[in-house]
Amino acid sequence: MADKVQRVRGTQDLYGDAIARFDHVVDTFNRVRKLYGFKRVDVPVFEFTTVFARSLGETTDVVSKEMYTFEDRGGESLTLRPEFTAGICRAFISNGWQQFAPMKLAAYGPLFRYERPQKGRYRQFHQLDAEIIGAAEPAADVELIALADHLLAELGCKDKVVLQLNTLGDAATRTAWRAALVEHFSAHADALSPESRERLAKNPLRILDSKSEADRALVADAPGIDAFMSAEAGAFFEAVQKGLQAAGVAFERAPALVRGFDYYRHTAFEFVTDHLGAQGTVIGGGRYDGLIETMGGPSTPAVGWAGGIERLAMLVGEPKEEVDRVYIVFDGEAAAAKAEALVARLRTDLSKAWRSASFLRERRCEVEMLSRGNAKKDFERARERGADVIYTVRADGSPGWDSMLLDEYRVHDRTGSDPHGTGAVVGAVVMPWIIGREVRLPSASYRADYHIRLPAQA
RNA sequence: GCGAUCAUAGCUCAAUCGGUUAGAGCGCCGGUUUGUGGUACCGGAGGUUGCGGGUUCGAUCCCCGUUGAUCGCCCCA
Repeated sequence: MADKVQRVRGTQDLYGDAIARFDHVVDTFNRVRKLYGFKRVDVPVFEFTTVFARSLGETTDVVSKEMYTFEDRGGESLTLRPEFTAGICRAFISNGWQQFAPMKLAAYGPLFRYERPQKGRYRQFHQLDAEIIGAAEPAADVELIALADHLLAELGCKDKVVLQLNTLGDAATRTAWRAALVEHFSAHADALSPESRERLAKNPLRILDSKSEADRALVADAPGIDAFMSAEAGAFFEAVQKGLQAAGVAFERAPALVRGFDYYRHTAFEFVTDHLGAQGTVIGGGRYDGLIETMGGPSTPAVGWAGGIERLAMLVGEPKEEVDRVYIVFDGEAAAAKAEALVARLRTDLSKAWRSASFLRERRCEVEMLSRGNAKKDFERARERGADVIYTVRADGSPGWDSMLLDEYRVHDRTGSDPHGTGAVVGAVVMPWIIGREVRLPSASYRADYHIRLPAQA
């Protein structure tokens, strides 16, 4: 078994379209979080086990059976991070970051949970993470949620997702409500589904969003949180809702929404979708005012959320490619050196053009050379790989690359007068930048604004 | 941790009721034709049918086990 050449269960090898979508999500996150002033933070992939065990709650599933925990050679118990918040809070405490509070932080990277894999669920998965640490006011919750909402809008998947919002009240509210729920469900324990009987002991709030038919009726007349809500907690939640309305963030109240980790207080929210099978939550988070103090730090209020990159990537579909591809095909040894020189020249010219021409910034251009020896095959390959323009370099006998003959093919240009349609020769070019002529940069659209003047050779 | 379905070439899939040498497309390699066409032709390599055991004259096919994948429960992003 040890010599099996195979992936560990629940991990992924990302390539091509899959990684393109992944990157698109991360790039969009980075772009949007800057708009809100969230600074990047990066924390270790593993921590002392206690960092997660104490913060998440000993009885949560993640801690009790899903952590990748191991002993290092020094005998320390370490754990691969199953979430971001605990590690970031630990960093906050370790480095005395309270001097910078309030902090708006953004992170992303791999997380690890030993779970049975299924659609949108992996053992090594990736999250985006946003936290506001050291801000007690409801405006922080609003800003944080607005960031998530904005991200989803930029990713173009807002129509597939709804924001569910709830409050868990402050510590006193939550404790009283929880006690009432335990009392209510205990009285009807025999009518409860087996899963919910489990939950009664471990996490009674969870019974509220049970999918079991048997539990529905009991859940329906379970006590609601509002009866236990303290005046402060009620006002806080009210302010959050008002703020979201003002910010134009649509949401719906979800009284049964309860988050998995013990540290949540007040605001709890999830962006959910029905496009992902059993994994409905795309972004989830809430306020965790007591956590940092519990972990041994200064009393510090905080809110945060995490979003599953894989799940978001599955929602966004194909990111449109803004790539122009130039392929250089050549025939024979004599043309090889010329082709090399042409590739190098095009790449440097393009990188200069990129810096100065702002209208090009949104696009990319790739220049590649094909040299498999069979010009015919190379030509076909270039087309298959999505070439927009193909130059063939002719071996004309002259030694200098600055006098080489090129045939230019524009793969997508159907409007040309060429009788053969696209893919045929559009024009033979003799090092146009030498004589100062304008050369069109390859572009799928061929608008005039993509014409640039390549600098003459020095 | 529990349940269901599945596993055949690099990829996507065939293979009759359990029956002869397990096929096709794509991809890969080589070649032909054309200084180059949105789609040509010829040939080649590539298989322990996931793995192990059983039933049978004979197993890709039936049974058991195992590993993995997918989907669901649980939980979560």
